Amino acid sequence: MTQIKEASTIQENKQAAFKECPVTYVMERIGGYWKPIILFHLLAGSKRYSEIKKAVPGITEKVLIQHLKQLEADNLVIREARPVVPPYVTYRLTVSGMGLRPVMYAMANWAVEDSEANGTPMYKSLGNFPETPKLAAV
Amino acid sequence: MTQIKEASTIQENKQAAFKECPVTYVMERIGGYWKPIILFHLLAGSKRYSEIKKAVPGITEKVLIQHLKQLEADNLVIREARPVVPPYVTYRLTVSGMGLRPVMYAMANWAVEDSEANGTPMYKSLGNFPETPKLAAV
DNA sequence: ACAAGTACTTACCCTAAAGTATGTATCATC
DNA sequence: GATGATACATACTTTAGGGTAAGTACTTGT
Repeated sequence: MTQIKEASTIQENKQAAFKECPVTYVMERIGGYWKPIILFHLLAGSKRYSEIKKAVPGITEKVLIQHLKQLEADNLVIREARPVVPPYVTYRLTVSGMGLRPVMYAMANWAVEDSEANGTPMYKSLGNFPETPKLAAV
Repeated sequence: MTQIKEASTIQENKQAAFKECPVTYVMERIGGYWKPIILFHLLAGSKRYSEIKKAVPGITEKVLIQHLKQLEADNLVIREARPVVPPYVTYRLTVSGMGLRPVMYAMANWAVEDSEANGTPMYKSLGNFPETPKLAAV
């Protein structure tokens, strides 16, 4: 176990929260701005690096690979590289990553409803939502 | 919400993504580490400031009120203050905030399953998942 | 010969977010 | 009259994340 200094009560508390709050668990793995967006675009299936880059406008290459590597290290995506030139690298979700589909779907769903409720509907439907979502009982 | 400079093309792209990707929409409102955790703890119903502070260990007071104010400004929580001494302030979810319940639930669900799949089960069940409080019309 | 495409890498900078610490108003009680 | 509780506020510092720009390796196309 990691040793913790007496003075750092916050880190201790964070540890406790991590063990008790499932949402904290999630945030530790897909927290931040970009990761959910990247994962969302991978729901449709494996994509080349360049495809992801196009699908996620606004992200810089540095930040993109940075997160892709992190997601790979966290066992959420799998990187597959064909030893060809020019490089052909694809990324796809692991089983664990696939498990996030309901999360993404719930998010997308809320975005539609909430933007409508705000009087500024931005997304007509979820017709273009990647593939069949398994609806978990809520 | 956010002010945008002309010259930055990435910001333009971010705008485009905002209009096309529902997950981006969500991230703009509850992105970051703390907000989902705070919202999760408010699912159970209205809580006093001090209660939230206890429920979300690891967060500093500064960051907590900062996010609470932001969430209030984004119409996700409602602040109610009784003019008494000592102060009695409660926070509760708006209808919009309540709409995030499926998102939270999906997250919590994934945390349980994923931690089990990892061989390090951290949360036995979702028995303690915040029940639906009386739905207040807002 | 040289540009173009692919999937990165590296170096440097800058800002926004978060952490630390202390202060404030009001009243109750000890 | 000092202390504690509550719900913040404010100043200051640090850190992590993100942005800009340029480079790399290797081959195909012109």
